[in-house]
Amino acid sequence: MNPARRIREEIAASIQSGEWRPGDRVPTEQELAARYGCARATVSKALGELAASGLVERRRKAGTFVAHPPVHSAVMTVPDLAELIAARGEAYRWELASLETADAGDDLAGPALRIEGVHMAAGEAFALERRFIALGEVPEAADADFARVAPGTWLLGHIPWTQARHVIRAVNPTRKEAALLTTGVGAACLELDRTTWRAGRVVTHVRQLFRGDRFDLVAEFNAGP
Amino acid sequence: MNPARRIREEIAASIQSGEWRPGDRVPTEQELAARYGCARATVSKALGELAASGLVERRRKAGTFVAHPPVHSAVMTVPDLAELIAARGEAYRWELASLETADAGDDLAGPALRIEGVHMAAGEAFALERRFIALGEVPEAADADFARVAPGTWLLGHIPWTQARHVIRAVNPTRKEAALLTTGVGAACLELDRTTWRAGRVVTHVRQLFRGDRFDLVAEFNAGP
DNA sequence: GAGTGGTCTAGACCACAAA
DNA sequence: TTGTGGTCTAGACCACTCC
Repeated sequence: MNPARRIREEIAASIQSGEWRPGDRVPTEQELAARYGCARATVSKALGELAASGLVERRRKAGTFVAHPPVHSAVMTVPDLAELIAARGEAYRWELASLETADAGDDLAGPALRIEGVHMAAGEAFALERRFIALGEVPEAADADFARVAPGTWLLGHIPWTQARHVIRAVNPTRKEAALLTTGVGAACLELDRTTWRAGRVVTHVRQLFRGDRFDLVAEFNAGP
Repeated sequence: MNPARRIREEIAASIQSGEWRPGDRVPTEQELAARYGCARATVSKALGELAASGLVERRRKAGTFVAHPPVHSAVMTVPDLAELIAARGEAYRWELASLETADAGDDLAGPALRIEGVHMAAGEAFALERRFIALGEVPEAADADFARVAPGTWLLGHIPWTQARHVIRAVNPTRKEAALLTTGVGAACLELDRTTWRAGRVVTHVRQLFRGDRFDLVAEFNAGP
C-alpha cells in the first residue's frame, strides 16, 4: 500500500471510529514522517487530502486538528427521468404539451423557449415538467425536436459543466395538475425547481412535479473520500 | 499566485466557460510544466486536485481529459432546526411529547430511546419529530434531559463524524399529525427521514414532518472546488 | 522568535494501458 | 514497447501565527 494512502486511511479510520474526536490534535508532519518512515512531503500530501475532504483542519504554527463535522450535509443525486424509469424496468415516454418562444423567461435574460410536457412511466403520468431554455446560451435548442426527446435528456448532451440550484418542496397540485397526474388536489406532490447557470448566466430553469406516492429523493453523506 | 493554484484555476476556468468540452484532452504534465515553467510535480499536484474535485479524469498512458459532468448532483444542507428558526428571527422551542425505552428500534440493534416531540417557531408548530437513539452507541443519551433540549441539538455535540442517509418525500399527514401541525389532512407535508451510522452501526434515526407551506430544502452544485 | 504548515524543485522509479 | 500518470525523496525556502 502507498505510504500516503496508508497514512490517510489510518487517520481517517481513527476519526471515523470516534477514537479521535473533533478538536483533537493530529500529530505533526514531522512526527508522522518519523513514525511511518517516509518523507515529510508524503505526509503533507496525505494530510492535505484529508483537509480537502473536510475531515481535518490545518493551521500554520498551530497544527492539524480533527474537524467538526458539518451540521447535516449530504449529496443528492437527481437522475435523468428517462434513465430512472428505464432502470425501474418501466417503459418511458415524453409527451410534449406545448412549446413556444417567450420574449423573456422567468429569471432569464433575453429570448427563451418555454416547454411543457409530461413524463410517462408504464403508460401513466409520472411527472409534469415546465421548462425555460435561454436561447442566448443554448441557441441549438431552437432546432431540437422536443416532441421526440425530453428537453432534460437533450440538454445533457449540450450544456457542459454548469452550476445548479435545486429547491425541493411539498405542494398541493392545482386542479389541472392533479388531473394530469391522475390524482387529487389533496394528494401531496413533490416539487423540484432547478435553475442552471453557466458563467453566471441562467441556462435553463425547470419545475418538475411528482406524485408524492411515486417518487422520493435520497441524499447521502459519507465522511472522507 | 502559486504556480499550482494558477494552473488549477486556469484549467478550471477553461472547462467552466465551455471552452474545453467534456472528453477534450488536457495537455500532458510535461507540456504544462514547460508552458508554466515549473516542475512536473507542481503540475501533477494541480491536475490531481482537479481530478479529486471531479472536473477532469486521468488515465495512465492515455492522458488527462475533461470529465463529463454528473447528471444532476448537488450538496444539500439540512440545518439544525433550532438554528434555522433562530436565524429567521423567530422564537424557537422544543416540546417533548413522549420518551420511552424501546427494546429495539426501527433498524437499530439493541435497546433504544424513542422520542417524540414538536419543534415550535414563534409559538406555532413547525415540525414534528420522531426519533430513535441507539443506547448501545450513545449511552450518555440515557442521562440527557430531552424535555429541555431537542435531541437533534443534543446529539450534535455527542456524535462525531458519522455517515448519514436522507430520504425526502411529499406526504399527507395523518389526522393526528395534521392537528398537531394546525393544518389539514389534505395539505402537503415534507417528510425527511435521516438515518445516521457510525462504523457501520446505526446511531440514530429520525423522521421529521414539515408543513409544506413553511419549509423547503435547497441543494446546490458548484463545479470544482 | 520559533514551530508549524505550504509550496516548490530536480530527479528517480514504478505501474499501467494503449498502440 | 512506450508514453503517460502516480508516487516518492531529500532538501530548501517561505508564510503565517501562536507564544
